[in-house]
Amino acid sequence: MKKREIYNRQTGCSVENTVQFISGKWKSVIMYHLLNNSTQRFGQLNAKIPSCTPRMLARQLNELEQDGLVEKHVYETVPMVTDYSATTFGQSLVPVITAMSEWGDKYNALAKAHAK
Amino acid sequence: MKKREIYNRQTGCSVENTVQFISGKWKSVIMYHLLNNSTQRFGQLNAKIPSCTPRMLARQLNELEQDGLVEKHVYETVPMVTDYSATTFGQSLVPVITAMSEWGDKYNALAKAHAK
DNA sequence: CTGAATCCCGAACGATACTG
DNA sequence: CAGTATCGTTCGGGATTCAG
Repeated sequence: MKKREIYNRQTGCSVENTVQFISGKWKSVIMYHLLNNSTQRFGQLNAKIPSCTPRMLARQLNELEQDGLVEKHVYETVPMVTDYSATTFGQSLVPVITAMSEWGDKYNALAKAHAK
Repeated sequence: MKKREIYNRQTGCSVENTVQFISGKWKSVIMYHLLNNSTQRFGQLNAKIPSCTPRMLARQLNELEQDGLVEKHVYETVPMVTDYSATTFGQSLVPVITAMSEWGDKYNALAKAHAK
């Protein structure tokens, strides 16, 4: 998988830089699961993100890999096994993903309280 | 501006919940500027996000308002003046936006170091 | 099991021009 | 100043099928 050049994407806005790497409907969710579980197989990720189709999972994983956030290890066994894990660069996103997760939790609590 | 129902969007995934609110190419950037400068006029925001067209800025602001993250105050003077500010709900995003901003800063430093 | 290939659609985005 | 109207384009994402 050819890597994208990731060092020429400054936008002059720090937030906008970050958006470029984690935009996409599933990227931050994928990173969340990878950062919380070290190594994950394709099927494991798929099971944890059921509303993401295998096609989309593969595509977003490819982009994350091209951006240097994720590493892929293929074992040419039968049946094939593939491991995904966050790179060091990817792990630097921990504060971002954590903040997003915590906000989503608070939102859940809010919504629940509002429902009853 | 009619509000969207924001309390029925739980997805079972905390990160995914958050993504729903700040997805969109400019929303997190807009929130960044609103959270750092309290009240901002349309033109001020536009000046700070030059690569966002007025049309897109208006649309994303509308969505943020419908989602309860942003408040809009219109002064029917001539010429017209409009103030935007983050609601309390919107301010709860501070940790998320801050984390994104800090990551973007680090990325900038990395990219700069890589360039030379 | 993993994930590429093809096809398709709607949403998101952008440029330009225009208005109260 | 603060947007809207219109139009066109691009891109993300889904369904299905197929392959190593």
